Amino acid sequence: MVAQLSQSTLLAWYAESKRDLPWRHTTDGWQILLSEILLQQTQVSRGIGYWLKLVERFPTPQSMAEAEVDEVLFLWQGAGYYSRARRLHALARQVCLPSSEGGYDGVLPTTSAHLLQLPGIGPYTAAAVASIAYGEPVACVDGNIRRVMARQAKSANPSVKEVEQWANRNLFHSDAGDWNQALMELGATVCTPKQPKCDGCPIAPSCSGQLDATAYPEPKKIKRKRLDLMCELRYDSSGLPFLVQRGEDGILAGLWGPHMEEELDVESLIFIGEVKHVLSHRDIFVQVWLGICRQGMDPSTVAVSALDRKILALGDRQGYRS
DNA sequence: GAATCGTGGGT
DNA sequence: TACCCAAGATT
Repeated sequence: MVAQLSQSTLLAWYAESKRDLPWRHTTDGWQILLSEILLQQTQVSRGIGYWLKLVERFPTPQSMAEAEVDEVLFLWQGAGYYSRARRLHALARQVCLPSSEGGYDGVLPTTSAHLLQLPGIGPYTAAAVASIAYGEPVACVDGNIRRVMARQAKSANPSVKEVEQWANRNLFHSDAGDWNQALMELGATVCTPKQPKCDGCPIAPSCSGQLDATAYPEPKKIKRKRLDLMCELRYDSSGLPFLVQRGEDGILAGLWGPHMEEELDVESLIFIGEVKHVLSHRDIFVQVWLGICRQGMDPSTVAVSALDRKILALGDRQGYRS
């Protein structure tokens, strides 16, 4: 028989051991929301630099609402999952509408129920922001907490509902923000997917799964599909590449890059190599064909994806440019 | 429930 | 053409 999860032990551990992250120095709801959007499926270590840039340029919802979405994408380039940036911009614009038009007069709503209605805000982010920034006693569920729960309860494949029930049952109501962060911090630094540090875990006494912790939760295997594309990399006489902006749907939406599609007429083009790029569920192979154009543009002035950076680097590296 | 949507670091 | 993973949202 295992003990009941000790809230005080975990909270004390968190107070002592939490990482010094920049967004932990603010109580501003908008800035905390920025961090939570950035951290969706993104490791903390990679989110920090983006957060610092975003907060400096967009310290308030108004500052982002007044900007173009392209500028948000520009600061977001390299962070991935670019729909986050476009929805964040839409969120800022909606928040800044007058309340008579369904907005919030420029002030972020403070309840999870209202936050949930905004673009790009799902169950996790609504609960995280509401609890951390506004103290609402609501449990959030992320991958860390799911893993902690799976091990505590020795459950191989807990459903979202089961994790939510566990999180709500164990919620520390009088400081839900710290409680939620403590669980996530534990999952990120102690109850890790591989080589968990059970010896130093503050809630090991209530854990049913520590003898074979890595068996919980059961890893889900992803099979990536292969996608073959052709790209025409055209340079003008001054060495600038021709770039187009992708549409609102599909891969790398809203970002700029050389024209690319599955089939291309390569008449008068020269094959210079293949670029591989891996997305979460797709292996992309791009044949790159060289050509000329009348007027290119400077890639450093627009949002360019990592895939397109590889393609542009291939052109540069092979000395075809300029 | 399952598929879609990025990226780079760790192993 | 290595594989796993990360403070998820949307359809």
